Amino acid sequence: MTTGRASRRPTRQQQAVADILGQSADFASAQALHGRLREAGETVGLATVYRALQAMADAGQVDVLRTDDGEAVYRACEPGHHHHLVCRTCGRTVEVEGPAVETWTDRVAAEHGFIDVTHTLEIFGTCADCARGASAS
Amino acid sequence: MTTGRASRRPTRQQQAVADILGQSADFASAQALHGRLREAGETVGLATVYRALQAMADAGQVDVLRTDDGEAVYRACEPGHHHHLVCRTCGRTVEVEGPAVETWTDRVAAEHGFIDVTHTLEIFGTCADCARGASAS
DNA sequence: CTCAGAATGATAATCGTTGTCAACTCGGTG
DNA sequence: CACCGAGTTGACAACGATTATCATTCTGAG
Repeated sequence: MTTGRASRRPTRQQQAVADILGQSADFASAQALHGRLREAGETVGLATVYRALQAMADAGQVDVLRTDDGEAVYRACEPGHHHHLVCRTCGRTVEVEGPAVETWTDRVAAEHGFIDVTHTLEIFGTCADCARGASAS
Repeated sequence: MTTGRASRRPTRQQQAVADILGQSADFASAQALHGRLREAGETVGLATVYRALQAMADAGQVDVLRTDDGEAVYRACEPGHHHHLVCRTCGRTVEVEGPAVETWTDRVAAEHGFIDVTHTLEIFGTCADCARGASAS
């Protein structure tokens, strides 16, 4: 059978989006990424940025989460399941793993008769630098 | 001393929103709640529903979370910190507690020097009823 | 080189949510 | 009880993020 690759035909624009994502260590919104691409001289339409991000999200190549005000933010992440520890001041992001959490969610879900279980877990806080230098000029 | 009550002046509309929330066992969007109020014969403006929900959310009287497509959904919940196990088919919601998870997130955050930590955790799955009857035409 | 189909991009459309502002209500006062 | 000031309401406009549309362009294969 055909390989599982649901990837679209490779194009310069998709490559550009993937590159910009790879350069950023933190989560960024689709519009922010689009803006950065324009600054970098890349000519990519906003709609294309959205499509590329969706495609990569579907393929599991990027993580997506929603800010409190409902905006979607994206980030290129290590493959595999993990969670994020995000500084709410500077946006710094740390990927964390928690086998215990995975086990716990599965067990709780099973206890209630749920199957085909997934979960989302994000941790927000203030990182050491921001806590210390919050008053920095 | 002035109580911490940031609550607004009590009105019929706010009561109506609180009531409708109390009757629903599952998460519902602001617009869905507004629709239900109209069906119930209550005359409440959509903007007022949003304001009432925000006020209750600020007061910690309701839980808010975002669906995958960014829509905010609300539910009247037990006070205190807890998480949700939601059936992605029928929407049934179970409140769950996980002291172990709380501990884990705090520890992980501390290890990375983060302070003032909060977290969000939601579990999605298919409940027993939906799993069984999923093949229904 | 040429073709078919997929991808792009500018724009319009959609949807949820928030802001605006005149009219209204509440609760207390004289 | 009538009145008052401030907080609320509600209809509608405004807004921002995302998605759909559709003619044009590009990719890879033959």
